[in-house]
Amino acid sequence: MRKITVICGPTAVGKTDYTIQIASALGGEIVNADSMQIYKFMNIGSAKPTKEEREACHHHLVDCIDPREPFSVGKYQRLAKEAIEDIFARGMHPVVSGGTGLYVNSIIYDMDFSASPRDNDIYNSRRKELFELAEEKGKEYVHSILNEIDPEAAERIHPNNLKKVVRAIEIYELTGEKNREFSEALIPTEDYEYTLIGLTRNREELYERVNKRVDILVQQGLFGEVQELLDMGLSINDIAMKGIGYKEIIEFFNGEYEKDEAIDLIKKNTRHLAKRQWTWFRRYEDIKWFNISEYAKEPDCIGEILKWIKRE
RNA sequence: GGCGACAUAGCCAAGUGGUAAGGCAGAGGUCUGCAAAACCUUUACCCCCGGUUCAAAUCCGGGUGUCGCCU
Repeated sequence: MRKITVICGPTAVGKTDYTIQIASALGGEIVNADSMQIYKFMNIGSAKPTKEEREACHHHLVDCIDPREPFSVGKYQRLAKEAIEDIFARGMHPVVSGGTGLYVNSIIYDMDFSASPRDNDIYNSRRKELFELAEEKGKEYVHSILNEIDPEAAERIHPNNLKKVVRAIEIYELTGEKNREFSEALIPTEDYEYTLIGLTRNREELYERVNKRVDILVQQGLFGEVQELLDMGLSINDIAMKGIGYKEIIEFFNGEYEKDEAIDLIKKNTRHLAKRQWTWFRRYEDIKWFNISEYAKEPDCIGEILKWIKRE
């Protein structure tokens, strides 16, 4: 049976380091499941693995998408599955690692994005129209449109969640299908078997690590990196630039607040992110958690994780 | 020492007689084509004591504390 290992956990928990050690011990290669590290040029802010780290163990899907190009979960899923097949083909063990829950879902569950509308002109203009409509007549109004065509989806999606409301309308208008409730039908993929590992730490400790890491990113030149990205023509409107550490600095450049305030905001937003990631990963019933804070030494924890992966 | 102002949640803060807005932080949650996104839920013996009143965070007196000014 083909097996993969999936390692997830909140930001700054130490995934990069642990994953490399685990993958190395298993004769594995790493497939990234982090929505920001996948982009090119965003090296500091996304806390990408260093060159040395990437040499220590082969990483797939890191530093490979131009942030100026549109990207999506659908594309991610295709690329990740290709990478996993490629690793299997060479007789290695795929180790998926990252903090983006939706991306992890796309790997472990049988999620089909192919039926969804693709980017095209009609689609984009309709989307723009719906957002403008919300601007003029309010979010409630757009929600009422959804309520006409797909009452079930309307009931499930909060009117303030414009992005989701628009998406549901699009799906109906372009495919004639209703927006299904997917969460009730998350079926594990049959492409391979997976072992789900959750890495965590005590909350206080994680928050300290977050704060410390943000200071380090700033020292490494995060502000300069953001400036370079802006010089490349990226703006706050690009999704990649809405990443934590990027949007706050852009706002600082725009004079919205002081440098220290921007840094504190980055810390705060990163803590919020970690919290949301916990919430997401806690839902996995088949996840095996390892609390790094409970181990005296790193090798102890890694030993336990390897024992678990190899259990039979 | 005297005079004055203020005292509401972890923080900021509205409320000046009818049973405590809001924001931030914190906590919990949602999630199928932008996900580091987008969104939802939730948190109060109103500094203390006494008084007036059917009713007080709101009015009165006294305490305590903070700040400002004066000597």
